[in-house]
Amino acid sequence: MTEATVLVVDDEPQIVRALRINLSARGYRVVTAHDGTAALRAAAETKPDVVVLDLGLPDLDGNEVIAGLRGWSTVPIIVLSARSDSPDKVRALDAGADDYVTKPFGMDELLARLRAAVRRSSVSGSDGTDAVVETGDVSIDLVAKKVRRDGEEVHLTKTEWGVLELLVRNHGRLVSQKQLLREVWGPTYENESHYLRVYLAQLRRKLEREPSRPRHLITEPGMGYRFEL
Amino acid sequence: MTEATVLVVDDEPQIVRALRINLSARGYRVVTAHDGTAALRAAAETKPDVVVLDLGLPDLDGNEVIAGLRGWSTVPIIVLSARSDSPDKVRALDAGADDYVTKPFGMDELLARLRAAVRRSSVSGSDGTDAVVETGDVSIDLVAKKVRRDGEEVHLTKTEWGVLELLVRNHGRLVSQKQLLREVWGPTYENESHYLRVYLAQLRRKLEREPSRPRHLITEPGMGYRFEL
DNA sequence: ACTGCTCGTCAAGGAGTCGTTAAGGCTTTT
DNA sequence: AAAAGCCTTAACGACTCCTTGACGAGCAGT
Repeated sequence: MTEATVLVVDDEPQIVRALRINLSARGYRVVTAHDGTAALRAAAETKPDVVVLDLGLPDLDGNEVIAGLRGWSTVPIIVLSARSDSPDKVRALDAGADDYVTKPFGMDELLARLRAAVRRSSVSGSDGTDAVVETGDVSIDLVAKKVRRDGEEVHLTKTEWGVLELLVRNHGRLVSQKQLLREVWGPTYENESHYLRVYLAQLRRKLEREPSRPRHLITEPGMGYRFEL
Repeated sequence: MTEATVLVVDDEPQIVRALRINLSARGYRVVTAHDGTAALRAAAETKPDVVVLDLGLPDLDGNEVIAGLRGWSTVPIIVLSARSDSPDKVRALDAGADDYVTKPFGMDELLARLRAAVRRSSVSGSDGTDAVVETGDVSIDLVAKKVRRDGEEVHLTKTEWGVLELLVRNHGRLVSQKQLLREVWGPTYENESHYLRVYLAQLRRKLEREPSRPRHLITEPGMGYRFEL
């Protein structure tokens, strides 16, 4: 991240001025707007990395501005407000705001929250979970809940599928016995590790070429199991 | 997102209880920890979607817990604290926290901030690859529980992994023998320092280029061990 | 140089965990 | 009502890994 752009939306000039000074001193590029419509326009034009938004705007309600932004952008929004009421905070946060700071605020705190917001959004991520997982000889469709081995469809029972699904959704990762038992059988079965042995054996018999020397459904003794592609 | 998991870290039972009740009533899965070390372990095991963390913990400073989590995870962290000082907030947020709520807090507000945090992370969230600790020749994936040396996967046993994990989570810092024994083997093994010699030797044989002249798994005579990057 | 301590290394035994199979009994389907 | 399918449970052999003891090296103090 080179230089983050902050869009400041407030109708009180002295607040805008204070923020502009402090933010540019910290190396942020600062864009300002005095009302809601101008804010939405400015956001579309400048694509800010974070928005600081006062709720008390002359033309639009603050939550409308949030909704207007959220319609097309996931930019972090930090709400400023004179009102510290809980209902107000809840509404703003549920409308899509990321943080809520009550006026009067400490500049240090606002800057820290700003840093936190920018840091978060700069961690980009693509969706890692694919609908269908392939391993060369086995294919698992997580949505249709169908499993094929060498092209032929394999029938799995509910429990078998529960185990396999959890392992495949975490393929490559180790899944602890406790987690498997908790998620598939329920919290009261956390110690019934015997079930896992039975069901892993069944899954291996159905999916592995050599069930006695599994390539996908791997046991990590004492810890859990993992699905390898 | 089907059912979000929340890790609640607080040493005050009534707060943990209140949160557990309110959160599970809203359909969250709730996992709790009453101190920092338990929190770090629980986070590794259950991979929560969001962490609610009290700063006043008995064993570790809250910011250390944040740092310990941020070493390998990008899970949203909401900090709870009795102190409303600005410096405290700034420190926590800069350490990697995502939000800061002052006690006493309104449950509505906390829930709203929680929703905001989960919403955010489910958008930018899991990119499939985990945070990995790298040293040039060794790479350690703390989530998948996988270790590679020069690209080749190395198999570790449960106990070997327990020792390595604790050292890597505190990389750069000295970990005392007692702490290692307590966390990996249990409180009654605090004086069985022999185990450490055996297991450190095994780990070095598996991970170090020259096991007799280790570069990562360093012995601090009379005190403990340290993992150097 | 000798003694006492801590650390590193190796190997063997034994405890605990895992894989496998099959049968009983419950639920659901036909 | 019968049949099929599935979960649970038990038993046993096989295997992995934890534990344990013995021995040598390095180091500090006497």
